[in-house]
Amino acid sequence: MGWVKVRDALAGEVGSELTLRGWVRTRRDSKADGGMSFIQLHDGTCFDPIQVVARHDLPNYDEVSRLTSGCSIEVEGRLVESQGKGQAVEVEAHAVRVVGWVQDPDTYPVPAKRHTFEYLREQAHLRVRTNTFSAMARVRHRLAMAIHRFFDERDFFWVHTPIITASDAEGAGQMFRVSTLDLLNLPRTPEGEVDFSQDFFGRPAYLTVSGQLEVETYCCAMSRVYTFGPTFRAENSNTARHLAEFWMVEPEIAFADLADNAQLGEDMLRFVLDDLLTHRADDMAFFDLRIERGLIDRLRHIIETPFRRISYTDAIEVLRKSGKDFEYPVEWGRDLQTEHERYLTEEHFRQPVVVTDYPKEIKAFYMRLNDDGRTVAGMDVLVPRIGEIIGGSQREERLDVLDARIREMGLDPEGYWWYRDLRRYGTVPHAGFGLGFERLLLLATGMQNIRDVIPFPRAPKQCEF
RNA sequence: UCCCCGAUAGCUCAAUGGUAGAGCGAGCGGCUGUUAACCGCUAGGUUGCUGGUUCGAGUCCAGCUCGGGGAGCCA
Repeated sequence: MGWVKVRDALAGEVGSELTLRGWVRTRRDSKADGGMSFIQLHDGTCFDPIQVVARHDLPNYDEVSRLTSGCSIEVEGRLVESQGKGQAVEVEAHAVRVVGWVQDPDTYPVPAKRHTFEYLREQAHLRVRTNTFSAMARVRHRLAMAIHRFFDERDFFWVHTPIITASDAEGAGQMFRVSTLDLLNLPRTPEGEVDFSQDFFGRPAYLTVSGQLEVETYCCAMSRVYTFGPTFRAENSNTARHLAEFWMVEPEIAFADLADNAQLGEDMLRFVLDDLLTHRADDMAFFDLRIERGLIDRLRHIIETPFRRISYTDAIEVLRKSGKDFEYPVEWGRDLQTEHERYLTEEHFRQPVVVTDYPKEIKAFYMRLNDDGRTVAGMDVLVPRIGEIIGGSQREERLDVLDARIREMGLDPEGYWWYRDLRRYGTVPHAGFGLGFERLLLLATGMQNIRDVIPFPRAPKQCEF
């Protein structure tokens, strides 16, 4: 007899014999009919546990009556219509085998009771046994698969860009160093500097902060590509929206401009959120009920309403005319602050907003210079509550303009020789963006802290698991 | 990194500078086709760490560690 998943058992044929394996969520006893226990069993395959009815005449009923939250068991039984309320079907057990006991129920870290997310972060190895985190695991998987499906259906190729990079000036933040040198006995050059020629790669190396530069090379041959992998930032950020290790989705499209790019980002968000609501309705109902009331309606609104497009220059005007007393000044040339983004997307437009064409001084060197000479073809997609969820641009495809921009930023064009080669050999207009996957999960689930949407969060002073 | 708040039972929190408590969870019993069950009983504590003030510190002071909220950096 095969092992049936709880998800399939709940939808199974009444009268069928089956074997279930999983973990006890709760056990309740009744003295009716000589005594019986009701076991809520889950195996992670769906939100709802299945009810197992174990009667007193089971040979090991003394064991069954000692089962506690967290015990692992194997159940053989028959799927029957439930006599009680709360579930359509249940399993009448012929046999219950205890696979693993909980050694000390009194100190089991995640009994079936309310826990704070702060506490569960300290029990990251066990928190996935709770409703919220198992739902999160399924939603995270579904969204990741939806992203792959979205791109696959549109002839994008998934490119595995490197995790380790030697580019130390991608302009996207502080980097983690990768080295095999002995920190207690560093080799030195005659000048007293660290001699990286003796390091593993013969030069300084780091964990990637973005796969963009590498994926552009594939874009300029494969036309439509994307990366989806881990990304690392060594900033000392202590917020509910930042991680030191997070996952980023970075599509790159050839023969495309900023408008194509914005449309791609909008289409992708709409596709994956719709897919999620359709295929993980059970988990999303939970998030809607217990995490953020009205979540599903808000996601539907995002799916059904075209995103607003506004230039940075116009956005500045909106902010100036808002009458709001912002903590940070609103002035053309300054980057939008969190309070500005929130006003635009939560109060003024009340929907996702694509802000485009930023002053060149506040954006990266690779963004395409607009004809006005003072703005670049960059874009940020802002969403309520989260802020920036996507950042992207049309890339500068003109070699002379690119070189000038690199020098303006105080960087050395030689360090980008292979990136510049793309502009020397058959250059094309192209564009792309980066989507913070965990920020998408915040949006999709209503969770407040980004450390609760990734299995094992890495943040300053947080690397226990 | 900056500002604010916090750390007491397995968890969530009380406790005027003077005998450390409750709810939940756990264990035992009662009741019940149970399902946020309900009723009774029981166990459970080096009050984050180090030092200081005091006759006396969970409580006041200083430093440190860790956590939370906000901001910056950024996805």
